[in-house]
Amino acid sequence: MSTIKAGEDKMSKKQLIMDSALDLFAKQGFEATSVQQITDYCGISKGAFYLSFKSKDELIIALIDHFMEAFISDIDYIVKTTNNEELLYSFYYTNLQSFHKHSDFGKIFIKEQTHSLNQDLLGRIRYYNALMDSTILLMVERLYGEEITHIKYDLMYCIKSFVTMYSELFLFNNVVSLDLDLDLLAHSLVEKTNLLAKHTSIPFLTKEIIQVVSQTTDDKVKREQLLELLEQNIKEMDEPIIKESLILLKQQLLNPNLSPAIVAGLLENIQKNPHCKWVSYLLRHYFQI
Amino acid sequence: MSTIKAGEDKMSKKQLIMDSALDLFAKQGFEATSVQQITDYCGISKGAFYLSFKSKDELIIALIDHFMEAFISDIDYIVKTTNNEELLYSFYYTNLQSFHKHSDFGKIFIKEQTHSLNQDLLGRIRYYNALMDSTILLMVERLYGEEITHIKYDLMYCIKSFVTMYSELFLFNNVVSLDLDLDLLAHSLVEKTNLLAKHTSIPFLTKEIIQVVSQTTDDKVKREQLLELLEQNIKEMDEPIIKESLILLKQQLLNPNLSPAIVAGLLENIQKNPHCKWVSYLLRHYFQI
DNA sequence: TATACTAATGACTAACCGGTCATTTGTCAA
DNA sequence: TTGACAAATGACCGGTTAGTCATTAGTATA
Repeated sequence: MSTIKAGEDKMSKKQLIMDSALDLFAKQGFEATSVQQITDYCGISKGAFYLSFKSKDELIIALIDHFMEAFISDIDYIVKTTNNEELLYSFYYTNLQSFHKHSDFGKIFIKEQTHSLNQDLLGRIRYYNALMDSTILLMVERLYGEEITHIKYDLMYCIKSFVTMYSELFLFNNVVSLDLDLDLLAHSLVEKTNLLAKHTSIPFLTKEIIQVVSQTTDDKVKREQLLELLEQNIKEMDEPIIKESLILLKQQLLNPNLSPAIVAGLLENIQKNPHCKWVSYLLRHYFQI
Repeated sequence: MSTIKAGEDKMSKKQLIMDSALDLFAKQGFEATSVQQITDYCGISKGAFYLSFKSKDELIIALIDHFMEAFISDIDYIVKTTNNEELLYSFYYTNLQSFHKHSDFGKIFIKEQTHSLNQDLLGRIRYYNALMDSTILLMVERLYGEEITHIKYDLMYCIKSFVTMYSELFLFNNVVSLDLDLDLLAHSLVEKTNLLAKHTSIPFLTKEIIQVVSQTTDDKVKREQLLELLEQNIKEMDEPIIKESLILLKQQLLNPNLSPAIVAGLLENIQKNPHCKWVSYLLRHYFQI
């Protein structure tokens, strides 16, 4: 089957380009890295690059999507499934671990956050940030309940600050040389967060301010988009159990008749597969779980 | 005096360029702004630009120096002169106020922090960051004394995080539209900081990590450089009292025979003048006050 | 007015950029 | 071996950049 093989080749070439670009963007920044540099780096021609990506912008958006989808669905899954005693620690540890493991991407994401001029890309970054915000907010509400309602936005922002700033610490200063103890760091951030949650009395951030910042990109996941994504995942999936789970979830989307427990179980099944994390996250949101 | 007038003209032209560049860099970023754009913006020719600055890089370094010198000497003065009850509030309020007032510069500084490739510029930014770190550390030690020694680096980093993240909030999202209450924000950050200082028990940051990060740019201010800077300030100063204070301080540098109280008073005199803040800061450090 | 000198100009250079496309190379089935 | 088709190439295009420099404009003195 030449078409499939061609498809595979193209896929791996796309991956090759993305890997090289990740390296170079992290070192030099997106704008400072030329397409020529990328193609030299992975030993292909400039023309070949444009067979895989329509533009340089499409490449970085693909990178952002690739990592943020995995990142956010992981964190969201943790927030929604971990018991309260371990939740905060798991949240911090996973976050720090992700940034540490994918430090090249972390550098790119943080850099483009403040620097990018590309409106498409900026919108995408804001979108993922907003998703992360709402996940953290959900966690805060679960952890501390009603009595911290008046300071929940400040708490959310402090949590975000902690993750961002301590990540920057080891992203932009090769603290990698010192072996850093992420377990200890997570514990110390848990302590700080609990302190702030229990004793803070002066709120600053209001719903209004957060709304201005988050821009409320009202993005109800459209059923059609979800179906399309499911279809694609089904096509590319080899493992039979996960494939069947995906098919059943697709049917549930078209004609809801499965019990909540079954749907939850099917989502559990697919969550484990790296290629299904994102669709799992979107389905959780669609089914309001 | 044609030479002096020429000098003045050049100065004001330099200032004109810096003002225009500040605007454009904040909006578009340093690399995305061309020299042509800057010169068009302030109605001069491209050649004229290179009469004032040797390169585009020299321009942004001049901007960073200009603002960071004022910024750091202000904060350092506050930390060294304010009584403990008001200190933390003053620190936060002044910091936030500075970022708010000079939001254009704030944007540039934060952007270049993570993005810049220019090694000179990056070194300069790290240098000012290290100065700020040591000032915050001094404040922490003054405020909370010996008993927080084990967590002082974490506390310093949290304070820095608070300032940075809450400043970014109103720098990059035009929260200016909502009238933001910096007094309230400062109070809320004071509360958070005190909470962390009094109850944190798990340290993460160690002296070693901070040293790696700060790169310990061992920058004993050289007496000759200080004399040169003093000389320059004396030449440009009009106000007689400040001018005399500068002259006396210069003599003290060459031949120390004034009492500490007199030196302190002279430093008070010059601190008030915007053009002497930096030399005042450097002298305080040189005299170990 | 003539002279001398500095300030200011903008056309120009050399380099680099993202993106295109006519051409070549490689790989199949017939 | 041939023919057909897709994959890959890199010279090339139009555009932008930082920085230069021969030339001109402006001004103060003699």
